[in-house]
Amino acid sequence: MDRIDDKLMNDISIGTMAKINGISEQTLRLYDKIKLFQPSKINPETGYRYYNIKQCAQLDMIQYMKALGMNLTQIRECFEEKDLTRLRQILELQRINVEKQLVEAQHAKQAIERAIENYKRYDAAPEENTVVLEFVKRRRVFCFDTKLNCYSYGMDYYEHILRSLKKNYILHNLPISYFSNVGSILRKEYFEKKELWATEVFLFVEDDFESEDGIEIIPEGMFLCMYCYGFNKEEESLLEMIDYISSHDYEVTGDCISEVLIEFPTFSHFDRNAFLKLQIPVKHRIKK
Amino acid sequence: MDRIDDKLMNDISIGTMAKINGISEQTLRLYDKIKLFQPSKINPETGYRYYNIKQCAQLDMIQYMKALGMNLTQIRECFEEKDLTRLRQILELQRINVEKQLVEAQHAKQAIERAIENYKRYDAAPEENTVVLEFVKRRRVFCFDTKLNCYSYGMDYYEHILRSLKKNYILHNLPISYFSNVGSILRKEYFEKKELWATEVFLFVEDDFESEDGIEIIPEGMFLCMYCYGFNKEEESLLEMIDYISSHDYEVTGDCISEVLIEFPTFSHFDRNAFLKLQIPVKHRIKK
DNA sequence: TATTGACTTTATAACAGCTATAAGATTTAG
DNA sequence: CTAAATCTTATAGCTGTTATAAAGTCAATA
Repeated sequence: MDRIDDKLMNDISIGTMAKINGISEQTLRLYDKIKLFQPSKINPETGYRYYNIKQCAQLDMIQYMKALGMNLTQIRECFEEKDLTRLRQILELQRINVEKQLVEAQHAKQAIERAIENYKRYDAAPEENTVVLEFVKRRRVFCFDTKLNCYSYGMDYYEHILRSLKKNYILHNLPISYFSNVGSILRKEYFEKKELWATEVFLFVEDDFESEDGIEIIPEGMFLCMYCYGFNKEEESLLEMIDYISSHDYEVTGDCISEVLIEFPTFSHFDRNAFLKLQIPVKHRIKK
Repeated sequence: MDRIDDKLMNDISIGTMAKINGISEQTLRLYDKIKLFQPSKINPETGYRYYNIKQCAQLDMIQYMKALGMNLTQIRECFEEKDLTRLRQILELQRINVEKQLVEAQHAKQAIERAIENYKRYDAAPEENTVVLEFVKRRRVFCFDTKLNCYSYGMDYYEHILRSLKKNYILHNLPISYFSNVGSILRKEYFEKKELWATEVFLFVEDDFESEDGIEIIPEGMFLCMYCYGFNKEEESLLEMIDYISSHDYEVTGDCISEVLIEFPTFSHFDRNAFLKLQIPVKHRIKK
């Protein structure tokens, strides 16, 4: 109790004021300097700042307004206004801002979890050049036709294809984090003819992403999959899979997709290096 | 097509590189300076930076890692490491960070919506000194006994009570935004004896807030309410309500609470000024 | 060839909201 | 009276850009 009585004496020093409000002394000095919150008196000889216990109300208000996402200038504006209109205006603006931040945070969370998930898949992946049959759930992709064939002209061309995709998703306000998990579609009609012709690239998107065009569903089902390290092995692996399918009596039921599970940042500064998953939806050919 | 062929020439200038990657030139210069991402060659005479199309892979990676919430130093660290361990470490750290940010964003959103809601209630509030009967839904509060009576010693004492509450909620890691919507409890036994004795203050908390102690539920039901402007009128209003209750044949069914709907930041720099809602749960006394 | 105009270079400062440091003055406790 | 704690100002640092200015370079046209 005596501590309270002790503190009840007005003229609170900056250190005490800082302590009882959970704020640093430097911050109080800063607030003084920018005229946001100033001590009730200053000893003119020593320059020492002294606060009054009643000023805590304003400091609470500042901290509260900060928590609503307002910046110090906005807060000062509110104090300078003589009524609540400015505060209420800013609150409405903040509502929109905070909503946006929330969505961003959700995207970041999804992206991180997807990344961690993919690294686990990488750890657990079967050996290269083995074909495995996997059940894969329904996926949703945002598709974009670059009109350029991924499988020609080499990596430089592929870079430019990716640049188109990037420009396109920036247009669509897609969060950049989607960009890690790209892929390309090799349509059934070309794949069956052993023609490596794919002009469409895509990003996996969550169910809550909406767009007027470009959204496509990859239905769930059994996929023949092959994991491969690096784009340079992709064509070779695809041709192997074509052989595998015909020699094992499978029938292709849809488009073949090539998914980038992971891009490696470190291994090479001058080339894209990735861990890919080639996927072909199949069913067993019925024996006659 | 010819634009692509044109760009395919290597030696991409900084402006072009910036454009095709949706980044500013200044940022590219900064990345060069901090050795995060450097041009593939520099003309030693003019100092002009030239990039290679293949470097886009690394820039994509940087933007992706930024989107995961990593800072530039962490990103550089990942590139310097020769394997993926550091990246995966940071991903795990980021998962926790982003989760925290998400929760914060949710709190901020709730707080803003609560604030806007309260201002609307303020607009629509009945006149001062009128008693109205309202149905109020179940609420959840985080309670804290300050051992000091709110209704004695005046506002300075009340400030110190609030300081204890603030210290306490900082201990409990409550988001500061809850602090706007505080209240005090005047227990039924004292209220009925017309004794203004309240030592407990509280914050309204959402259902997802957990704590070992101090959580209390205010059940839904009919409340006699009175709105009042400023703490100085609180006691007077409470006494009026006591009279009202006995003269209108009501029976008090629980604790009386005094809720701060809004604190006004602007009106006075040296006093807490608020819009209060006094609430007493009641039922009609059964006539014998 | 000269002259545009677009592009590049560097250096420097600003932003926001603190945090950290140093060198010196003042207060308080023992 | 001394030592420790607390206070003062001034300055710089943090992060990730963005903006500015003054000067040099490049490519295309007149």
